[in-house]
Order: sequence, then C-alpha cells, then structure tokens
Amino acid sequence: MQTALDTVKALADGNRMRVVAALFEHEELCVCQLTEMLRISMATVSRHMSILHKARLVQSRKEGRWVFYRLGQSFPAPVKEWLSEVLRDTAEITADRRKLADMLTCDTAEFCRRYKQVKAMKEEKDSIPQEFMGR
Amino acid sequence: MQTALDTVKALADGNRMRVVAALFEHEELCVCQLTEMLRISMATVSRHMSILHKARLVQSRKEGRWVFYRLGQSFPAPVKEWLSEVLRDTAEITADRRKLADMLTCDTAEFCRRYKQVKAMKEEKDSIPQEFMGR
DNA sequence: CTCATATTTGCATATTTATCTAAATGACGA
DNA sequence: TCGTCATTTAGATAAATATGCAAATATGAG
Repeated sequence: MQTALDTVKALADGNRMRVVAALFEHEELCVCQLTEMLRISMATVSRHMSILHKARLVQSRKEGRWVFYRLGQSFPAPVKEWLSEVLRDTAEITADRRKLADMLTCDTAEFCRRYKQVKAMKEEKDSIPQEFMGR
Repeated sequence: MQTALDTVKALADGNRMRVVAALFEHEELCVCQLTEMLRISMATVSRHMSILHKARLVQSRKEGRWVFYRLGQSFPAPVKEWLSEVLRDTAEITADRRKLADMLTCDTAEFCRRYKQVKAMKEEKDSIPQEFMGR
C-alpha cells in the first residue's frame, strides 16, 4: 500500500498538483521556471520536486547548472487521465498555463539566464499595488 | 483545482485508503466494522469518514443507531480502477480483507450488537503477546 | 583558480493533520 | 421515561508537513 500512498501523498499538495498539471502540458520544465510559476522560494520548489521524484511521479535531467523535470514513466496513467481532465479548466491551472506561455516566449536557457532580472521586474511590478494590499 | 485537491487529500492517509479499498469489495460497511478493521478509536474513524464524505468519495445511510458507508457516486472512476488494481495484493489490504471476512461470518446487525464483546475478546487475545512486545 | 549562478540541504518555524478522551447527540428498547 | 448503545463533536496534544533563510554543492564562465 505504501507505494500507492506515497503517490497520492505526493499529489496531495496544491503546489505539487500545479507542477504536475504544468508537466501534463510541457515536456519538461526547469526549477527556475517552476519557481517563477509558483511564486514560492526556489528551495521550497526543490523540496516539492524531491517529493514528486521519490514518488516516481517525475524524472529529472541535469543540463549544466539547470535541472529539468518531466513526468515519470511510472506516473499512473489512469490518474494522469483523470487529473488532466478535471484540472484543465480550473482557475489556478489556467492562470499557470498563461504564465508559462509568457515565460516560454523566450527559450528556456534564455529565461533561466534572465531569471533574476525577470524576477526583479516582476517584484517591482508587484510592489506597485502595495497601496491596495494594506490590512 | 480545490475539488481535485480535496479528493486526493482525502485519499492521502493510510487509514482512509484502507477504508476505500474495503469499500471496493463490500457494498457497504458500518462505522463499528471499520473501527474493528482499523483498530483505532471510533471517534477517529468517524472523523476519517467525515473527510471522505466531504470529498464526496463516500455516501452514508443511517439505519437506526448504525451509519453505513458506501462508495460515493462521484468517486472518480479512473482513480477507483487504478487504486483497486494497485492495492489488491498489498499486505495491509489483504490482511483487512481477511479481517472483514471473519467479521462478516455473522451478519452486520449481529456483529454490531456483539461489537463490545468481540472487542473485549480481541483485546484479551492481544494482551497475550505483550511479553513479546517489550523493547 | 575564482566568481557567479542554479540547485539542494540544514535548521527553525508555522500550519495542518491525526489521534485520543470525554462529552454531546440521537435512536432503540425496556 | 430512562438507560444503553452507535456515532459524532469538542478540546487537547502530538506528529507530519510546508515554508523561508542561510549555508553547502555543483557547474559553467572568465
């Protein structure tokens, strides 16, 4: 039972579910792209990916400094079918799809190289509505 | 996404997974039967069933003092297929299958009536190997 | 080699979750 | 009605999990 339980537990988190949904639609994504998509610290993303990896839901490939993740061979097909169906049109996944589309207008390597600047830009943009975020 | 996440979270616990597996093989089971199967407090079983119910994975039917649970209509079919396949021959589920078979030699109502005595017997039996459990 | 960068890991913290005991609820039976 | 029994809910506690910051790794670039 432990294997099935590990699989389900690995999926039982909103951020990991978003990652998996993203990997349904993108052959592979690197940690910095996922970090940008989830908007949480890279360390946390790395931990999430480690959990998905241990559960064999994703595989990793190292290319230089970057680590790319893709769906694992042993991702249970029925679960994939069900999840991709039920997640397809949800608000969060739709928003992520859009974010990724924006990110991928430049190629991955370029994105990763420009990551810090992009991040800085985003943070600057995010800082504008501070005035609305009081409370 | 929340709906799918609730579904997965509801399944992401060993005891709840065992309950679900049991309901794959038995039309319906009552709380005291599940309590006997899981060997945890009835209060906890009740909470677990409440979580499964909120996620729409089980339905309940009240008959007098007893509450019977069965798989919900909206239990995702692909998930059911996958889980029943991968859980079928695992140690825990096999053990539970046996326990339930033993329990169901007498009918449900009778079992529920005799629950306390059965439990007392079991506890007595369990107390014997205490000597082996030191450590 | 040294520096910068992408990722991972260690540690601390906050949140969530599982669990128990005890009390409350609801229903049957005498 | 009263007591008993099956279940649920409340409250407390312990364990698991998610998260961030800072430090450690690993790799490419100069």
